[in-house]
Amino acid sequence: MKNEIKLFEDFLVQKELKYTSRREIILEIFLKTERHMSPDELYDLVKKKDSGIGFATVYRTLKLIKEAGLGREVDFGDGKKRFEHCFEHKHHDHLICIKCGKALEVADDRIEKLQEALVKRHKFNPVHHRLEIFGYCKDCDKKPPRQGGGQGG
Amino acid sequence: MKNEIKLFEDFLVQKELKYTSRREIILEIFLKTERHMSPDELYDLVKKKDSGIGFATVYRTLKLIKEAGLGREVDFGDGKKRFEHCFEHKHHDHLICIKCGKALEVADDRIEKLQEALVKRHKFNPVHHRLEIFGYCKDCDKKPPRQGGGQGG
DNA sequence: CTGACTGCAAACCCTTTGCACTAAA
DNA sequence: TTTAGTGCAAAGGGTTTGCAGTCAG
Repeated sequence: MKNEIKLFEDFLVQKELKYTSRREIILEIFLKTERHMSPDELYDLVKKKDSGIGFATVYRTLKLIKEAGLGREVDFGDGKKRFEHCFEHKHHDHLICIKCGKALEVADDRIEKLQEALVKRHKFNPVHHRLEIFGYCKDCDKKPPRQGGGQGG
Repeated sequence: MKNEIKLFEDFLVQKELKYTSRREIILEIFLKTERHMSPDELYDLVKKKDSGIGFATVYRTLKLIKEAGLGREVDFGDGKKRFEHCFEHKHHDHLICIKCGKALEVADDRIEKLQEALVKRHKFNPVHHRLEIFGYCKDCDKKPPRQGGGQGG
């Protein structure tokens, strides 16, 4: 993790920005938390270490972290931004439980390969992609909510 | 399309709701427009037919359309809701151009199959999923913006 | 008639921004 | 000292909701 922190510092220096203690706290907590966090969740965690930090700083720092390539934005369809760090994580897809909200990270090389072929067929130049599968995780699947037998697809 | 309109009417009747002319106008325009529309785009189109329709009605009707299974929500990461209709459309993925914003619909059975296997391996019970690939479409790829050679991964 | 539908505008939620003060370099 | 960083609160942008009038059944 030291590595990532150094990387962030270099990133800031290069952009003639400053490496402050608040940015460090936010980055550290962001990196060490293995969860897909919304800004307010990160804010709550960060407040425990430095109660003076404001919401705006969390947002602004998250933006910098993203620019530095240490985090990426994910979207779980709940109307908020969510972020995951790229520290010790390669590209992966998500299985998102619509009951408990947890997101499992999964990877499948064969799917990636087929995606590459797919974009090639369409002469599309990909920059990034995301695959998200929504449903019930194995814990929640034991008792899925049933109302009218609703069936999606 | 007549079929879908009938389906919507039945859906409303079954829920003891009313089939109104405004709902009909909104549904018709939604179905006949082959684009991924945000509520405000649909609102603009709908206003041309019935200038008295309000924003709220568009939102509320879109929600009903979704419930009726005639539309689904998609997310192109631009901070707004977007909808596509399910009329004469099977499941598909999206290639979204980050320059011009157009979304190409694509389908690949082998990817779908691998996804099924993937969730099975994780004992995950899928309800729906989405695959979105962001990048440059073949028209925009001729002159992609280059700044610092940014590389996502 | 009854109860759902509607437009309007205000409320909401999350995110961003302007300002005056603070802290890196 | 110089310039960026910061908290606060207000502003923004998109979406939802409460209300009183309207309309379908």
